[in-house]
Amino acid sequence: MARPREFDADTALDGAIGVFREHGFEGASAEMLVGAMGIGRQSLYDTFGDKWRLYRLAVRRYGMGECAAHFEALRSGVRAIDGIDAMLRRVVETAHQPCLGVGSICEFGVSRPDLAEVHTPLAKTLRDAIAARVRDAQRDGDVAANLDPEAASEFLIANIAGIRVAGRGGANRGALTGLADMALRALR
Amino acid sequence: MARPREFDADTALDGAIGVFREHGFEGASAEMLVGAMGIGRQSLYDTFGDKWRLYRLAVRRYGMGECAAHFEALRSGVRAIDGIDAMLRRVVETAHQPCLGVGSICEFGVSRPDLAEVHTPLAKTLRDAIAARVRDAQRDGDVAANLDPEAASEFLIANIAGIRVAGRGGANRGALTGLADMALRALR
DNA sequence: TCCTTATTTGAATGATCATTCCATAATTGG
DNA sequence: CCAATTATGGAATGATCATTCAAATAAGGA
Repeated sequence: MARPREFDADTALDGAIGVFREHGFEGASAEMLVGAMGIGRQSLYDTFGDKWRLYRLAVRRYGMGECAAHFEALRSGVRAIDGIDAMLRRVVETAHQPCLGVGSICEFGVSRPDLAEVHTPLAKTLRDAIAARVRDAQRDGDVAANLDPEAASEFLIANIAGIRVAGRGGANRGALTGLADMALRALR
Repeated sequence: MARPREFDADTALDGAIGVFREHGFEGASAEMLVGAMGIGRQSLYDTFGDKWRLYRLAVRRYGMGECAAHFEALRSGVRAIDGIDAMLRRVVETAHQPCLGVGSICEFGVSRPDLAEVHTPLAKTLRDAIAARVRDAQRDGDVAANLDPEAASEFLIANIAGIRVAGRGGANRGALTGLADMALRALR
């Protein structure tokens, strides 16, 4: 029939993610995006619409990837507490890179409904998954039984954000490890 | 000799702070700034130089105000732990407003030396003040003696950032209070 | 070969950007 | 009143912005 698509849309999206997490939405220019995505300018607009739509798609893809990584870490340990620990350790190890989730929350808050539509379901699935693992850890006796698993989950997510802000602010690995240690300590 | 200045530079700066904390540096236009600062465009450039210099001045003033508020809260309680508690409660109560400190870290990280020059001393004085109060609380027996006060201080600052990111993301008062409770719990 | 679609690039569009020039008015002290 | 300084706002500057148009090339299947 016709010429097939050459580039992979998700690969191009990964390039956009790299630009947006470093410079935010307002700080990213179409030129930067085209350069990092490895496609022509017109292909960008044909495939992804405008810059704002591209941003939302980037945030969604980034968020799904982050959630998948969190889930895998949560499942990794034999005991649930080890999975929670592994999740925080992974955050520490990647905290030198800016987080697009935290960045988009800081840049826009909940002021854009079509962006909140991207955030909300991701946040909910992550919160539920962590809460479930906290419950497992409570059954194992590794987390205090009197803790509300939902509150503990929100606390862990807030600490993930805190670790990432600290990393973005230049904190070294040791300091970030200390933050993860303290967060786990609150669960005991 | 000549006509005295009519507007107060710090008052005008407060207007700029309001714009920058809501929209960030890149998202703030000169028009928005002029409107919020209540001065003419030319006065803005005469008094504060360019937009980037104005931003750094705004971050510095905001940071000094926040530090002062933290210090006052820290001193407020009879026992040191009550001061730490009060500090976190104040953060919870103000977390519906975006934080310019967190915002500027997320937007620029440590990539701009002249912005880092603003952040670094503020972060250090805050960290030292909180660490000192943690030591007091350890003497009172309200904080575990085996904790490193510096690490505990960094943990509290990271949790302040986490609470503010959560608030920016739409979390309600109850959820934010839960975060503060959990953070304090880690000190026991 | 022809048709269709994909892709790229140059050029143009119109908006908005930060910033400066300039003319004017206002307010002080001498 | 004069001189000096501050403030304001319109107009212009030149850059950059996101986005679109248009033309050219490329790559498949029929």
